[in-house]
Amino acid sequence: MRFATWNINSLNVRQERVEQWLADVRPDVVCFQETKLADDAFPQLAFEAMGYSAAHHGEGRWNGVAIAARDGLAISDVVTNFGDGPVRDSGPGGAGAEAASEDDFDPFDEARMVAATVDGLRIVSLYAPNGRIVGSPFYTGKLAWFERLARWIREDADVGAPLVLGGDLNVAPTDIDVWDAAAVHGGTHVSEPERAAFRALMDVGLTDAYRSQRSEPGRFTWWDYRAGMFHKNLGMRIDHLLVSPSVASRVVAAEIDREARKGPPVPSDHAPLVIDLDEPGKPFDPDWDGALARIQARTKPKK
DNA sequence: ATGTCCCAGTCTCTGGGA
Repeated sequence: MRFATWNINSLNVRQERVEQWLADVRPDVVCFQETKLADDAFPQLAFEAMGYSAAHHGEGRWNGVAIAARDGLAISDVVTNFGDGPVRDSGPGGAGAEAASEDDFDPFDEARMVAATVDGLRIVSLYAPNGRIVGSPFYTGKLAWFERLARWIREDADVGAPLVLGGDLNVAPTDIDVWDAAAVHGGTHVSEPERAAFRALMDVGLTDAYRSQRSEPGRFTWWDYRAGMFHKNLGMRIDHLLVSPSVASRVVAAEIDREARKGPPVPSDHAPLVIDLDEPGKPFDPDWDGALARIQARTKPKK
């Protein structure tokens, strides 16, 4: 079984690219972030045409998360925003457009979390707040969002059952997950409180699936659009697939599809992260396995 | 290191966010 997470930085702009990638890699379940769509604008029909159903949670201009599952894998029990109620609409007439001011920033008024059960597995798609500047209200809100996530896992999820969290967590867990620890020192994504918030997710029983398979430094999921950062492989590993023990023991491969960060056409600033689970007793599927081989062939380490 | 990209509104440019 194949899982992926991908911050696509606008589904409107990236639709064709997402379709091509899904056709090539054929993940069973994908978590998307930054769809930047309202729910009624989500292209359900386009996903159906690709052989996927989807649960989307969006507010309009910003954020937006989704879970897509291959046909045959039923999606049920959808929960949004940690079950704490609706978020504000950032579209015309919505209040979310003003949420950028420091005074009323509230990460729980934004579409950053959707969970669903897919074929007996609990899946969560997450888009953590950026934080902007260490010590700012946006940073404080980011830490509060992580506390809410950890509490939701403890109280409302079952770590004793199959559970997969995929998302842009906007945290690089250790110094080997950034291109230059000195260059990013003092910024968000690498501060000790943010890293402690990430480790707290390990403390509630989750495993960083990529790191469990791959130990090398310098493998990133995000590179700034500016200044040729991607070309120079100056990035961070901030997108993650976190899994409960019964899933962790079945992970057999993990890869970042760096090729998907290349243009043209204009790519997202994030690359997809993919993991494969062993499935005892299931017939070997050469096409499916070939897709992983293609990802690995085109994902040469750079630096 | 702030060089790009995306979105909505003020709408062929601007400002905010990442």
